[in-house]
Amino acid sequence: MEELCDCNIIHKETVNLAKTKMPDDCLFEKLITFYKLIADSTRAKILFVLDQHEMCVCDIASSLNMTKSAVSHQLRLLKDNNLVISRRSGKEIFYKLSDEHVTKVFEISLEHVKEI
Amino acid sequence: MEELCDCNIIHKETVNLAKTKMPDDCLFEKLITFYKLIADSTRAKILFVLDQHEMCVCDIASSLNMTKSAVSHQLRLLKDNNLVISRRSGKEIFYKLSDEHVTKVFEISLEHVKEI
DNA sequence: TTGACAATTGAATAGTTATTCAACTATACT
DNA sequence: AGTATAGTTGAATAACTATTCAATTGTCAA
Repeated sequence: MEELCDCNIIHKETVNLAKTKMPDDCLFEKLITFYKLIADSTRAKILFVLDQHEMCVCDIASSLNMTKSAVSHQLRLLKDNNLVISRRSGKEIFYKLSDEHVTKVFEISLEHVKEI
Repeated sequence: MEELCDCNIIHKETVNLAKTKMPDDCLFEKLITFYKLIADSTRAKILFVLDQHEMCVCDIASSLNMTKSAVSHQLRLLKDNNLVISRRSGKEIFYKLSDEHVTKVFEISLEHVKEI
C-alpha cells in the first residue's frame, strides 16, 4: 500500500484509530451518492413537492417555474438512483417518492438543517 | 411574476398546494450548502475522522492518504461553513467538529444512509 | 538567525454537471 | 390518419469544483 500523503504521522494512535474505524469506501459512496442528489436546489425542490403529493412532470415544472426538459433530466437522475418511482396514466407520467424510507430521510434532513 | 415553464398546469390544486407549502429559498440554500459539503468523499471522510477525535492536518492527511494541501483546501471550506473549528498548538493546528449539532446531523446522516 | 516542519494559499488544470435547445417518442382524441 | 399534448433524450454550453503544484507564512529549536 503506497503512501500518497506528503507528511509524517504525528499522532500515531489517533491516526490508527481513525483508520480502523473508517467505514469501507462503499458506505461513503452511498452517502455521497445520496447527498449529491439532495444537494441541488432543483432536485431538493422536486423531492419536496413529491413529498407533498404525487405529481406529473408538467405540474412539477409549473411548481418550480422550470422547463419540462430540465425537470425531466433531474427526474431521471432521481429515478435511476431509486429515490422516485413513476407510473403512466394516459399521456401523463406521475412521479412520487419511492418509499417511506426516502420520505423519512428527506424529512429528517430538512428538519435538521433548519436548526443549523 | 413571469412564467418560465413551457407547459400548462394540469392539476391546479396539487400545484397550488405545493407552491404554498414550498419553503422559502433560504431554507433550500441552507439544505443545499450543508449537503454539498457532505456530498464529497474527501470532506465526508474528514468529518468522519474528526467525529472520532480532534486532529491536526498531517494526521488527517495520513488517515486519508492525501496531501496536506488537498486536505487543507477542504478544511477551509468546512471551516468557512462552520462545520469545523480549529485551534493552534505550536506548529500544529487541530481541527474538530464545530459543535454537537454538526456531530449529530452527521452521525444521523451516516446512520440513515446505511439503510437505503 | 538559520533550518526544519506544519499549514495555508493562489493559479492552473481536469473533471463533473445543470440547463438549454431541438428533435424525438408515446398517448389520446377527432 | 392526423394533430395536439406529455414526456424523454442527446449534444452542446457554461458554470462549478477538487486536486496539483509551487510559493509562502508561522512556529519552534538549535
